[in-house]
Amino acid sequence: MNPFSDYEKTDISSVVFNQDYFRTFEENEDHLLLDMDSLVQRKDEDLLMSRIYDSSMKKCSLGEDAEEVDGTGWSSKPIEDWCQEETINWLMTAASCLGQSYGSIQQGLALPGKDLAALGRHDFVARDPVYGERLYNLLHTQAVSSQCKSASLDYFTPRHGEQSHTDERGAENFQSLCNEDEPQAIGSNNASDAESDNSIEISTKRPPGRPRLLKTKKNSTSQGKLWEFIRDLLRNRKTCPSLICWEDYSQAKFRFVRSDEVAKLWGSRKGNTKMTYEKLSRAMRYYYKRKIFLPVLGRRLVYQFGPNATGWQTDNPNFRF
DNA sequence: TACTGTTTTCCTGCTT
DNA sequence: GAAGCAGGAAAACAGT
Repeated sequence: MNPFSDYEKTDISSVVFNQDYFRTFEENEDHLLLDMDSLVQRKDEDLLMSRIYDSSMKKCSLGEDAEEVDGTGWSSKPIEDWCQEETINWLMTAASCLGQSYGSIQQGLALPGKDLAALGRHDFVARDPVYGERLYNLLHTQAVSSQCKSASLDYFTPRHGEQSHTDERGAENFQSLCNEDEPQAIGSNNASDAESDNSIEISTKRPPGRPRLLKTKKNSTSQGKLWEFIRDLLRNRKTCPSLICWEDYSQAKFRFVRSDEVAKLWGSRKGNTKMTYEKLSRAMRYYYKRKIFLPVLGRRLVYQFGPNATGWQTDNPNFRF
């Protein structure tokens, strides 16, 4: 039964559900990362190059008190001298190099350079079981090979009177760094029992508004809208009813079972590790105006699809059979 | 480049 | 007191 049948007739068969999308979730349930970027077939090498260029050139800042850091500043100094933002810029570049979004990488590696350099291979893997090993290799190979590092940047940074895509060797060097599984040389600083604090603390009050992006620029592929994301969670047995469930399907009401996990999933999809249920719910409330969601008064964590939401219908709510 | 829509972030006040 | 809800304000980002 569609409580909004007066408004619309939705053809369920028209709803395409991407199983690959949720396979990633299944494989990383403890990780809770939905890496959409990894599911997008890269068109060609140029796309990868442009993504690396984007992230390398990007500036970022952490809060109003943080000094704005040049996106390539990390390339001209030893790892130990990197500030946290420069590490983040390096991570963005490394993520692009691995064909991933910055958000796919566990943010426990976003440390000041001296802390990062003190981490051993196992520390990297512990902080990011998925990409830690490769990031470690990439970092330390770069650390001992300034030639490769500069080659990569030379390639992506146009010089005066010169096209950026002229130094093919530089690109090859950088690509080979990205692809290699084993490091050619490892620094001597991998044995560390330093207790590094992997949390990013921003002690000063930030002004309202959205801070500058700390991730690679997204390509043109749409990531989908929040309400569609919620709808798809309800239509997938991997997430419904474990994370989100139908409260009253006949009235299109659903409930967040694990609101924080849903928020993390949404954040992962957007490459935003700081997403919380509070922020997600604010975005949900903005949909009230457009009648995509309707408020359910007196019920916590319960929302209702509105007349302008489409494609949420299912033959098997909560996958009972 | 300007504009618009969609988030994201922060906040205060209220309710459960 | 904690968690969640409601909504204003400001800002970033994406798409047109």
